[in-house]
Amino acid sequence: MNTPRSRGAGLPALTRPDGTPVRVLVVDDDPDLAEVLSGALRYEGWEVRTAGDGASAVTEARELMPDAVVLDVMLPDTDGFAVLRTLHTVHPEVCVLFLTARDAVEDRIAGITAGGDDYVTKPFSLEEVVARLRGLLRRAGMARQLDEGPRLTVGDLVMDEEAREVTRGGELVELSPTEFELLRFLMRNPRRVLSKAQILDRVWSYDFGGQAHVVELYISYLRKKVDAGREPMIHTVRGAGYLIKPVTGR
Amino acid sequence: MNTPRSRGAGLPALTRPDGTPVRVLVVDDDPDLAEVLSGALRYEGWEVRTAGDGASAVTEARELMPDAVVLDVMLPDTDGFAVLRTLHTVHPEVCVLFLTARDAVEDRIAGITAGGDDYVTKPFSLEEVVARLRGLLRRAGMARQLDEGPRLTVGDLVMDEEAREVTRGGELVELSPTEFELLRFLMRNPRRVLSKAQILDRVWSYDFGGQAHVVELYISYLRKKVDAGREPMIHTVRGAGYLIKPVTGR
DNA sequence: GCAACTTCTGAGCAGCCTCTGAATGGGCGC
DNA sequence: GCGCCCATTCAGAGGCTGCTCAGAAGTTGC
Repeated sequence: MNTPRSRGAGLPALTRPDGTPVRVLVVDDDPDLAEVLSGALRYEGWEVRTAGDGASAVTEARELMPDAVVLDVMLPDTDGFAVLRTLHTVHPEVCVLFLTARDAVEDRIAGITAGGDDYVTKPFSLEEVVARLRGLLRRAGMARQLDEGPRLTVGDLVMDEEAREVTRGGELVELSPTEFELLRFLMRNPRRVLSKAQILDRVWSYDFGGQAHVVELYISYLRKKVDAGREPMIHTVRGAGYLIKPVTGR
Repeated sequence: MNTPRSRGAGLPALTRPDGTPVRVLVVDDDPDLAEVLSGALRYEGWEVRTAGDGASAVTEARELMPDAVVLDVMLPDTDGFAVLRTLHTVHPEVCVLFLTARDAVEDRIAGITAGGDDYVTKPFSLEEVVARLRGLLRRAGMARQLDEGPRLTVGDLVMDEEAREVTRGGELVELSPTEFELLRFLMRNPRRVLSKAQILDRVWSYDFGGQAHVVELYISYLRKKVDAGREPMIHTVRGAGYLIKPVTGR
């Protein structure tokens, strides 16, 4: 057991082809945000370092040789695109996930992402960042995970993350974006109670100021679509949270 | 027998990978609370130090290199989040359990717990703090305990802490939150008499002003659900307290 | 610029959980 | 065997949690 930190979630960790943990560099000038992000990525079992500006990002990248970089477009010294160019000359294999404000230059981003990279607009949810990063790494051939791929299965409930498609017992279940992310989080942690606070932290954007009440509401939406008329898979644990498990499961 | 203090509980201690005791730093400006907490953690067989403010917390952490930190969000000099960031830069592997007032939760805790970290709202029970801390350490790869994981077993009674599920002889036993915590405390100390005062101190919140009578009441609830119609596992020791043991036991 | 959808707030309701008080039962010392 | 005290159980009040509905505001796509 030489992994620095075993994975919290139920699924096996996504690791590099040689079995060592995925290495990620987080570049953002907001230390709080960088902290939260690196926490979430470490929780995935990945090795994480952070940088607060473009210059130290390049330095760190040279040393760490990361598999992926989470890169804020707006940096105090340069912009993310310049950093990207430098990174690619140093280490052409690296994947990049851009963080950008919603109304920022979408077209330039679009041009960049043609090369296999991806982006997420602020404010984002951690679930989204992690999922995108997993997608990038998987596509980059980093898919030495023990589970079979971009498909999540709990009982007869199946989620295809890439196609954003969910079926239960073969029947298509149509979900809104938030419903989808909530279900993904539940399905990535089957048979484990998740508190409303945990769900809120993970599925809702980090700047969401609302109450845990929304979680109850969305659980109720999910139940109507996922459990509708069937044996329920989503269970309430009073005073603790929610969990999902296969119907046959015990 | 070179452990600094022999363990109170019946289970083998959760130790570090090299066999030395887990090291925990407790940071709270209320000395009484810090004392109670560190007592409970020492009872687990862990090495504990305390700090009363952010500055000394950082100093202590540098010296002790703790595996986990129990950290009050409200500190006299800074808030816990600033301390967290400093801690993580000094010692990225450290787990943090936040202590926070109930109504302060929503605003700023959000996001922080996204990683491996967790929090507990005041007023809490010691059993809850210890359980959360054990969960954190286990997930952080500190799981060099002799028992197999997040499953507690006494005879045919099995408790899955992650799923918050209890079965007896394979049959599901549904418990309320307090019942669950009481049973967990009993099961973590099998074949050992626990006094009502001990139980009260451990399972109920530290600000509970009520009488020991509630313990009797909840034992009676538990018996109805756990022992119902079966050979009893929960026993009364008149004048001393209660204990749980396997039916075949002895 | 309109329509459909999505997200979130607030309020009401139902059921559960917790604790108090009191009555009953049972063990142990004397 | 008697009485006392400890333990058990019942019944019920009150508070709290979680679920649902309805509607407002914002967003997206056409």
